[in-house]
Amino acid sequence: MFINLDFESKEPIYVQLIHQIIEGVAKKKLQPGDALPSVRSLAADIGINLHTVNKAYQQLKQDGFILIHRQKGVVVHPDGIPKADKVYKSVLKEKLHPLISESVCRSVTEEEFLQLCSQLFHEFKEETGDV
Amino acid sequence: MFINLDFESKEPIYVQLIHQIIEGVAKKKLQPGDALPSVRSLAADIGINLHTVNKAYQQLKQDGFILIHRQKGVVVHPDGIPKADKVYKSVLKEKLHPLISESVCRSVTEEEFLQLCSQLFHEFKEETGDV
Amino acid sequence: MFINLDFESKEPIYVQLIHQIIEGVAKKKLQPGDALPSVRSLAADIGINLHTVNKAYQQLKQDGFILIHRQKGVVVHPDGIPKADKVYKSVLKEKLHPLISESVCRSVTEEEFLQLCSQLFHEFKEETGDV
Amino acid sequence: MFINLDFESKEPIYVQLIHQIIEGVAKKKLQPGDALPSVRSLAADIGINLHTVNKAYQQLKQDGFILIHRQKGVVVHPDGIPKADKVYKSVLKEKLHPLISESVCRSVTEEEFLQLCSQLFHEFKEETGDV
DNA sequence: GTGGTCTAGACCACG
DNA sequence: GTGGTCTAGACCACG
Repeated sequence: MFINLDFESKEPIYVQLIHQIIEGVAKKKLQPGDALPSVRSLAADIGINLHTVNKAYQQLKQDGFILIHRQKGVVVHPDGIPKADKVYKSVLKEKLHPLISESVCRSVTEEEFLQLCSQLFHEFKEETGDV
Repeated sequence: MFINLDFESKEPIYVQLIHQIIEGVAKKKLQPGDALPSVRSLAADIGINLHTVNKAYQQLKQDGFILIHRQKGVVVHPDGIPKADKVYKSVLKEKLHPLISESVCRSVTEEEFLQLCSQLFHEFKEETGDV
Repeated sequence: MFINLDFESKEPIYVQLIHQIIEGVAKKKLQPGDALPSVRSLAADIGINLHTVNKAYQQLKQDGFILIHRQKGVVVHPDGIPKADKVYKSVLKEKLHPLISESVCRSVTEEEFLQLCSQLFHEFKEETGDV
Repeated sequence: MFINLDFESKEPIYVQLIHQIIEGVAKKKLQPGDALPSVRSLAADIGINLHTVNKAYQQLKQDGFILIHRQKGVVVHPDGIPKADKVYKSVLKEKLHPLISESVCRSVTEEEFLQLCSQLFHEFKEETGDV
C-alpha cells in the first residue's frame, strides 16, 4: 500500500488512514471493486494497532467508500462513491469556513485562495490522467 | 461579545473560541487595537472555565492575532494580523488537501468547489462592506 | 529520573522542570531518542500535578527538545536538538544583558565573568566525558 | 530619563525598570550621588503605576544601588555600588546555569558563548569611554 | 481586577 | 495506559 503516516502529527492515526485511502480513491489508485487489505494485514503492514485500522474502515464504510464483506474481505464500493449531497456540502462549508476566515485575516486574496484550490484539483487530475 | 459555542460539537471549545474570534477579525467586528474581554469576564460571560478561555487566548497570541498587554489587557494586534507566509500557506494546503480529495471522490467539480469558496469569501466582504 | 525541584523557589515548577530536562540533555543523561516518562508517571514520581508536567512538556516540544509521539510516547528529539539560530542567539543576548549589566556595576571584571562561564561549560564537558 | 519599557513583555514592568536603571549605572549615565526622579514623577513620566516604580526602587535600595532619603529624594548610592560578594556570584552562577545548559544543547560552543559575553562587556566599555 | 501558576479530579478519544 | 480537554477552586504577583 501507499499509506504514509505521521506519528508525530496531532491528527489521529485513524484519521490519517482515512485521508490516505480517500486520496487513493481520488487518484484512482483504488478503483470501485478493488480489494483493500484486511484489518489484520494492514495493521501489521503499517505497524499500528488493529483497533486503529478497524476504526478507519468502519468510518469509511459509514461514508460509503468501502464495503466490508465477511468473506470477500474489504473492497472499494463497487457502485462508486456516493455523490456529494446537501449534508456533505454543508459539512464541507463548515470545514472551509475557518480556513477562509483566517485567510481573510492574513490578507490572502480570494484569487490566491481559489488558485491554491485549483492547483490541488489539478494535482488529482494529473495523477489520474483526467486532464 | 458575539461568541457562539456549540457544546455538543466534537470541536473542542477552545478551538471554537479561536475560530469565532478570528471570524470576528475577518468580519471586522474586531479591529486592530480593539479590546477583548479579560479571560475571567469572557469565561463568565460564556459560562465556561477561565482556563479554556486562556488556552484560546494563548494560541491566538502565538499566532499573532492578539497581544496580551500589561496595561491595556487583551487587544487585537494593533499592527494588524501577520500576512500569510510560506508556513501558513503550506499548512493551509495541508488542510485543504483532504477536503478536496474527498470532494473529488464525491464528484464535486472544481467549478462547484471554487464557487463554494468564492461564496464564503463574499460573505466576509458583505459583512465588512468591502464589496 | 534525576529531577530535583525546589518548591520554595520563586521559579515556577514547570520552568524548573524544563531546566532540569534541558540540563539532562546537556549532560547527555538524556540522548536523542531516549524515552521520557509519561506526563502522569512523572507527575506521580515528583509529586506534582500532571498539568504542571504537561505545561513543561508542551514548552519543550515547542522548543524542539522533545517529540510527543503517538506510539513511543515522549522522547528526546531523535534528530537532536535544533542548533542555535539567530532568534535563539538574540534571546540569549537579551537574557545575558542584565546579568552583565549588574556585574559591571558590581565591579566584576570581564575576565572573572568569562571565567565563570567557562567553568560552567567545563562542568558539562566533564559530565559528558567530552573533555 | 532613558527608560524604555516593553509592555508586551513577559518580564514584569518593575523588573524592566530595575534593569534599565542598573544599565544606566553600568553605562555611567547615572553616577554615584546622582539624583533619580521621585516615585511620583517617574511614574507620571513613564505612564505607569506608582506601586510599580516604588517596587523597583525598594528592590534597588535593597540591592545597594540607591538611597532613598525622606527629603533629599532618591539618589544613586554615593559610596558606589557594593562589589560582588559570594552571594552575588552564586546567584549569578545560578542564573547563568540554564543559559549555558541550553546553549550546550543547541551546539553553541564555549568560544561563541564567551565571545557573546565579551561583546556585551565591550558595549558597556564603549559607552562609558573606559576602552 | 488581571493574568500566571498550581492543584485535584474527571471524562474522553486514541491506540 | 496515554495525552487532550475541561472544570472548580485557590493563591499570588503585578499594576
